[in-house]
Amino acid sequence: MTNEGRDAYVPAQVEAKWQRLWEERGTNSYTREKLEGAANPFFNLMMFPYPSAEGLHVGNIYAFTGADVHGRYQRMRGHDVFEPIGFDAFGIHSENFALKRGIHPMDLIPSNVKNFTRQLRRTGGMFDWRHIVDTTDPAYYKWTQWVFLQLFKAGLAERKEAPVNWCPSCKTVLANEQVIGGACERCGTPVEQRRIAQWFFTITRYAQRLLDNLATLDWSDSTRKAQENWIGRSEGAELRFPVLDAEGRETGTRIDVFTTRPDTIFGATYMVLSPEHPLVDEVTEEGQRPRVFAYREEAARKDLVARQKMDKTKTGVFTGGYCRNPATGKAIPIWIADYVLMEYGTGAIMAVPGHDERDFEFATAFDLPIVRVVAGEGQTADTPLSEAFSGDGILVNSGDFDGMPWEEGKREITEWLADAGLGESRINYRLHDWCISRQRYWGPPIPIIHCDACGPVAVPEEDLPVVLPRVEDFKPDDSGISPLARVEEWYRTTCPRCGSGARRETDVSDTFLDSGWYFLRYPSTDFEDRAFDQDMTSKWLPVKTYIGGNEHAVLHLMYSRFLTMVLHDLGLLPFEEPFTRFRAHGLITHDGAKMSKSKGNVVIPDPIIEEFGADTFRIYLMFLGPFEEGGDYRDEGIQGPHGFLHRLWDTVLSSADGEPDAAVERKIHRTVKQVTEQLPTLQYNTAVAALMECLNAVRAGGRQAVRAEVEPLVRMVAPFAPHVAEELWERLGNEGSIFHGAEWPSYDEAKTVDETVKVAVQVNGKLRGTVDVAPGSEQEAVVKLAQEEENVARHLEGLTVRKVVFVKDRLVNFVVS
RNA sequence: GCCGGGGUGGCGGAAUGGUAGACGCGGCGGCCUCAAAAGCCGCUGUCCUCACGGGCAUGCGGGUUCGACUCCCGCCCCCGGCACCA
Repeated sequence: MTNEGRDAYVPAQVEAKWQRLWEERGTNSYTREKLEGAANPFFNLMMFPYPSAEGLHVGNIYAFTGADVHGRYQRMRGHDVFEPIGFDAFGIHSENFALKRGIHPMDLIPSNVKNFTRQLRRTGGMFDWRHIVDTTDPAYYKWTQWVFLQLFKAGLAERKEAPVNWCPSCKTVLANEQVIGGACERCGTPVEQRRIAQWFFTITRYAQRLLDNLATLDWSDSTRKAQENWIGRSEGAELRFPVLDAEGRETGTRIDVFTTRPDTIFGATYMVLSPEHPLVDEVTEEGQRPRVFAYREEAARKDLVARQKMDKTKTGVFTGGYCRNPATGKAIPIWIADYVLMEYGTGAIMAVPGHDERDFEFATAFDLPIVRVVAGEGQTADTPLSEAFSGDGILVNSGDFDGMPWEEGKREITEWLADAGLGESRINYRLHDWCISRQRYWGPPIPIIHCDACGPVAVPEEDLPVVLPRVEDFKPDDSGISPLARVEEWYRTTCPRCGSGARRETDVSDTFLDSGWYFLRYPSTDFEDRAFDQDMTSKWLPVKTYIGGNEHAVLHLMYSRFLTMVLHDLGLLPFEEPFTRFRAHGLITHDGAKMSKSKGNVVIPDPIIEEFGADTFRIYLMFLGPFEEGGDYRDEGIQGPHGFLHRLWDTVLSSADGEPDAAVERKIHRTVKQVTEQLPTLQYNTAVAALMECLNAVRAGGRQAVRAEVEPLVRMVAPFAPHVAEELWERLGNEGSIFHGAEWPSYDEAKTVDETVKVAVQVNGKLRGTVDVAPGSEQEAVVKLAQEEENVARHLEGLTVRKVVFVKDRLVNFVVS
């Protein structure tokens, strides 16, 4: 095939042309009227990027392309697809980077955003640039502050003192997930613990609903499971142990413990308090004080994560105090140990060394009594314990409950103790309240005013936004106090309630709050006087498809669900789950390894797009592996999709009028069927392969294609390679954009079937030949043909056919002996 | 330790229990071209055989089945997440 008389495919030209035309014609953007009037709305959301200075990386583009292919496909099916994009630009990463560079974030972020925008446009996503969101724009964070106020007014924002991870080098509070092995994830400095008063959203009140609703969501299983585990519901009982004085009399104080095994209470031979437990002082006997306090101080020096991750060897100190086991009536010693966490349950446990691995280890180390209270099969009350036994069994050494299966004992013992006023059944969650305070500069100020007379008072909504002042020296210092606390002219204000002198809250809020509601803002960015418009919101939300990384499977998605639920309960949203369908994309590796700067294997997209074009790059990314699993980026691999588009270009431009070849036509119908089935389920790699196969069939033997053969191909390629599809569509004589209407091709089921099918012929399960038959041929005819096949006949010679297995259109298997 | 996802040619990866390796990369040979870019044709799991054909092959070991990459049981390894959660 020659190129004579036709211009060659030059991706840069084609792509520049169509990006310009989309822009001019407003192909991908909605006016407010169009948003309001959309007949068939489809909100196609992808996780918005964090605009770092390095620019978009391949991982971003991979995710966005996968989402964009989906959006474009839905559009070609006739949906009004709204595909917005934005920038999640507040937060510690930007701030630290700005500090390192010596550029103010208010200068740095806009230039990053500009660069991201350029790159995003270049990749050919159908983003609606009229509806972008930038979390650092006062016009946006005004409403982030408004969201905070709605929770505050609903009593869901609480100020409480809490231990936090403190990085003495970054001079900042770290989230647990930012602490790796006891050290700051960014600088490696060992992390300490501090106590600071902070704002929390009481997400734990929603734990059960967040858990229950999971069943109703069309989400990746792995994501749902991650959420379930994070919520961590466990059923058990809260039991009360009376504290005893030196003479063995009850002091009136009781220690609450949470346990999932109330059935083992007869085996509780000691009690352990977390070092931070408020009753430590009270129960500690005079002579033990120095040791107990020393231990407590040591524990406080460790960060929260180290506390949990530390060595398996148990440490602890006896307080000298005792409490009464309410089941046995016996006095048991009270210890403190750092393996008991203040954050979980009640911060105190009844230790049952016979049936809990950790307690067993502790009891062994400190020579505390170990009693068996559950006997498994073949065991008795006296079978010695060489390790904690947590299996199934019946209760022993448990007074009246002896002989009872442990599951039943759980209920019975809880009931018994409840009747005695010593406990009740309880459900506990691992989920913690959401700490939204950040003692940093680069975030939206929390809209609260502290008044000596009135306490914390909400900033009146008409005074929003509380603008983050431009402060040249925003570096955090050792005080642990927010940088805004140094800006007196900013924080000095008057109380909105009583008018006396007051101070602004100087903490800013967590970036997860910015991203916890951004999807609500997108359709309503045309409204300046409300966070989200009621009509617009009920028209476009909840989000139809949300695509993003599994690294946000827990926090971002959980917080978004929580905020949506709260806003629903406040009567502000008609739905309580924001994302109908969520799919997590996989991870892109490079030469078999995760990309990282230290390995030097990071793929920079710009030069690739420059050399091969965005269309080729998009197809390659979608082709290199299953979208939900990721794949390996190999530099040479891009040649395949590159050649594919060149061949498509040549084939389309050299196509002639005429009737399609029958066999080719069938191939096309089969391809339309396959691709139509696979695009909605994100099986992009196999869909692309099918398109390649189809083009190969159209071109087989160097034949000239006819237009009816290439046209469906151009349409099917469009979601993957939108620019070249537009160009070819135009050159085929069509007016306007290929994405303008419902241009997705349809197929005829009857034409997906070939004239003949190859049937495999096996002898004893081994392939010995194939025969061509008409589809749907019956057993008798096929078997006859099969027996005549030369090679098959040889393998059957002299043998008795005992059985014939026949699968229509697939195979014949002769079972012989 | 727990939860999730994986292990298939030189490589990325395909395969409703029914011809394992689609599609693509890379490699080898050839064509077109002054040349390059793009393109075209053929071969390419492995071993035996000049060939026809045959043996062996989907992490390892068993099992179910006429037939297993696919289902069941028991292991090993890799990736991601969580981790003293009482």
